[in-house]
Amino acid sequence: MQVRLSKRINELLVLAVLDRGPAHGYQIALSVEERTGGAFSFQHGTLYPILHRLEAEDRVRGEWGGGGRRRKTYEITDAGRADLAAGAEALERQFRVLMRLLGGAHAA
Amino acid sequence: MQVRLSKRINELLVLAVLDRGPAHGYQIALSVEERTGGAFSFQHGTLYPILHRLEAEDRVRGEWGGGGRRRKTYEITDAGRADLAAGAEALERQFRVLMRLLGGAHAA
DNA sequence: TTGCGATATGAAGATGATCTTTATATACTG
DNA sequence: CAGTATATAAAGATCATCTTCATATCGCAA
Repeated sequence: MQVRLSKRINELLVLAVLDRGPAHGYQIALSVEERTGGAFSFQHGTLYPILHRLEAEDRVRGEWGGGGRRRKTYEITDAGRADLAAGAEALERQFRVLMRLLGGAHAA
Repeated sequence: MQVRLSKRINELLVLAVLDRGPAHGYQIALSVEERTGGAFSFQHGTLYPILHRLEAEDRVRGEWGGGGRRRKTYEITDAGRADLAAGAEALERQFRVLMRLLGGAHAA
């Protein structure tokens, strides 16, 4: 399936949350779970590597926040926003194709 | 993401093809690629294990076909059809939730 | 004031799905 | 008869995700 769909979806979920405003990892995980009614969620062993990958590729920018507690706040970059827009559109197209095949089964 | 989305999608693609009529592995692969315009495809190292799993779980039934050429023809079972219907619906729901979050980014 | 649960991040190891490669064998075409 | 397409499958490699372990702060309750 060429692009590893789940990986791509996970990246887009993170970018979409950050598109509404900066957040740190733990908040992102809670936000995704909340806003999808539990349909999507992250284990922390999944989330942090994604965040690091996005940061290494300049799709998000991370900064260690002040305050006693060790926390890193992430912000989406312009490149990240572009990727989110393109990715969401591509994903929607791909899913329409998929649902046509799956749904077509009982329609035809 | 609890259920391994790609795995689930791959299974449903196979079941959807077989819901239109019996076919053997190679045909299924070609059919999926054709009917999705290349958006989804199977390497044979991916497809055959899926077929074996579906067969082991009685969601498809396989039969070694006559004729010189060694080929196995698969047919969807009632359980497979039920799984396809339920799976397609669940997947569509999940994707609506996903697209609301992703698309909502530029709508809100 | 001590212990517990929630917040917060990350590395290491295990699991498992997918991909690549290799192996086998037949059918068809030139 | 050689080469290519059809056809299946096992074995090994790769990689994403999950689980577990490790660390550390904060707030609350006993």
